[in-house]
Amino acid sequence: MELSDRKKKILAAVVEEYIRTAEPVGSKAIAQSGCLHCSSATIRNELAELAALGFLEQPHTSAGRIPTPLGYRMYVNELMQKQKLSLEETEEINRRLSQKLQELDDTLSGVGRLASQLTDYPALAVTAQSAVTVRRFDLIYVDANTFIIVLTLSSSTARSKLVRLPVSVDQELVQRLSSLFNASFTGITEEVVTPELLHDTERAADDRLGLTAVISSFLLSELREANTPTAFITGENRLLSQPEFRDPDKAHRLMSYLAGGGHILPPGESMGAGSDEVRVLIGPENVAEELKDSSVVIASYDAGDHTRGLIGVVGPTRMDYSAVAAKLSFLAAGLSRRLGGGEAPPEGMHNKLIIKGDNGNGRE
Amino acid sequence: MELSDRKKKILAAVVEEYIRTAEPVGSKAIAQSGCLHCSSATIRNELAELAALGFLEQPHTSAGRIPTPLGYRMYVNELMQKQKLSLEETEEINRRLSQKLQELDDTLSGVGRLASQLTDYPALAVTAQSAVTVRRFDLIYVDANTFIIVLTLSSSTARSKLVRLPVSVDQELVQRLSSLFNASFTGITEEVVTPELLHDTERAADDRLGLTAVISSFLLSELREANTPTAFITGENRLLSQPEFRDPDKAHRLMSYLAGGGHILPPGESMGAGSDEVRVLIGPENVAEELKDSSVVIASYDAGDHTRGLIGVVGPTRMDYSAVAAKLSFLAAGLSRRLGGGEAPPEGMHNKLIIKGDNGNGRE
DNA sequence: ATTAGCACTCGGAAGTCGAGAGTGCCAGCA
DNA sequence: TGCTGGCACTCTCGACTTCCGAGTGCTAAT
Repeated sequence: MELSDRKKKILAAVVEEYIRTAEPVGSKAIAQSGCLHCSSATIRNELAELAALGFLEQPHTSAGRIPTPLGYRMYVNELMQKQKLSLEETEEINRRLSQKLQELDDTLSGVGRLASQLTDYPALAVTAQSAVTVRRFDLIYVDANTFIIVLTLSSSTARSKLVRLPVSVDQELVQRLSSLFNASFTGITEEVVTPELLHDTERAADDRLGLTAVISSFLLSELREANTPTAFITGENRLLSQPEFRDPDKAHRLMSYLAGGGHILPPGESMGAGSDEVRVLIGPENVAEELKDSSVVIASYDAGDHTRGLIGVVGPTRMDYSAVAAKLSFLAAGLSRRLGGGEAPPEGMHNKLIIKGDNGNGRE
Repeated sequence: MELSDRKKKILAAVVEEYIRTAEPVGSKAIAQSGCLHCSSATIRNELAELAALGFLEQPHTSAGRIPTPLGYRMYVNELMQKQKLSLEETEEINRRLSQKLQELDDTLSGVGRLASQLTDYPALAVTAQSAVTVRRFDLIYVDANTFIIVLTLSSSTARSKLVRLPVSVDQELVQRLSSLFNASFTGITEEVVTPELLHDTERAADDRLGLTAVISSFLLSELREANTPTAFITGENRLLSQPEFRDPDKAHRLMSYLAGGGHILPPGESMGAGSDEVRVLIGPENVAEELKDSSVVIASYDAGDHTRGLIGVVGPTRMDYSAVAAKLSFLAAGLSRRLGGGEAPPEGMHNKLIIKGDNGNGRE
């Protein structure tokens, strides 16, 4: 079923006006807005039909119309004109992206924060890695009581930990453990690390100090962490400036859900390859009960080494889809460019190339 | 000026009742609560006097009394009986603390999250490190295009980064750079790293690939990060369940302030040595305008190597000071025990001893 | 010094009312 | 046939009023 041209225009007008004002939109307002050349009565008839078709609804008789989720969907799919970011905006984003990646190096949470600032909605950032393995294993001997574990993961991330011991070790032991772990634990996924393997290693190391336990516990936890999709939420407070969340209970419910690491993505969906595609989930399209009257916009980016990351924002269904989609898409593209693959550096700067796991502290 | 014994009891009763119910407390309620053996009229007289002394106030004539900040202060200083945590509670905290430190190893944000969960208030965690220097510098050659930088900081933290290059390097160059940086950059604070020093190093390295720039930029940013007090806020959403933040604007103001990295501590105060002392800042005692009608409870802990960390919660002035103080104090003590100094392991487990900088991702 | 009693105050809930925005529908017009 | 102006109707929202009750302050009695 295809809508008439005028209906489309009217629907778009309603959606945009409602996004702007958060108030039900009346026929008169549309008529006056000018782009349509007909009277309010005509608009009223059209509105009634659009309502009958399920694109609009009235909070009560004799109030203006507001879009239904279906209406938003139609808007997002067909009516919305892709917003182009202004030159200043793109430059601003690029600048801050470079800064974020360069200075703090906390990709995940930092980028989430950036997305939240740009869109003025709460943002979430997720890594969706899988089957990360240890690629390389190093122990650095510091002094008799101290050594450093350096783990190089297949996701091109280095993780390190300084270990201080209550007992003395000699350089030779550290060396031996290092090659032992390199031999046994590289290239295998988390599931393969069985207690038996650990036990064997411990015996092979002839380790009377319990060092293997320390090392393998670090190894395991890092492996587990790298394989677990972790999500950051930032800018929850921005929810409160949305009129639909003036009800503290409602806001609280959603924020708690988000803070609890709510699962956003539809199950099974893992954001296929479609590089910088932006997905929009409107109201009831969300799986989580808590999100049924909110919307989520998600973009995916190439984090390098066959890993894709997710970045998105959460807001009321009355969301500025056009602007948000544009910004997220640009952000994701920028991230892909900076993180993705081992290709040529984007701007000739070496340190733009650096790939590293995040350590998400710091503030904005 | 000393209050009569009965006044103290009445004041304590008002504070505790108000903390419990968030409603103004009337004379009758106190009389009925039993512990005092006198009539409501007597209580009324006493209440009037307490109000005259500035410990209580009435929202309006003919409503019950609520404590003023001064009243809370009196309660915290003299009346509040130090709450002992139950055995279950201490065990619960210990268990989760171990788990946090062991598995995720994200001390800062993880502990903040724990504090927030325990107290049901938003929590903040701050490191207040100073004059961190690089203690040791390692480069690990991985392959022709890849090497790892490992920085050992004086705060007994190892930081690492995997660098991938668009050009080839040989093992010898990496080796040379490593010893060069070890010679020039260890033991010095951030301020001493001048552009000249960097330039000299670059020249000395005979580096035509720009590697020194990559390395020194990482070095600088890590040094800067380690020396900058960073704060995490977690559990902001819990603010919304407090009746005093039912007004979304008020909640929004405070949450934005917190999210913006609001400075909590009174200026000049850097939490002296007093190990596990808990500080309470009530309403107007806070320096920040945004906190003037909220309260903050902070505990400090020994993070090892002459570094102290801070952990605290934020809430309405009507805060359960007793419980919060007890929990934070216990938490701080536990942290000190686990992180502090290089002393004997708390429970004979090696991996409890491990000291490492946080990488604050993960969820609860 | 404490208590019982009483008049008084004031905020908040519930109820009332009018204004205004917006609709649906009808009749006239191109 | 489709558009438009007009008109009666509906329903929400804010302002205003009323009323109830909790809690006080004061006074007189114990």
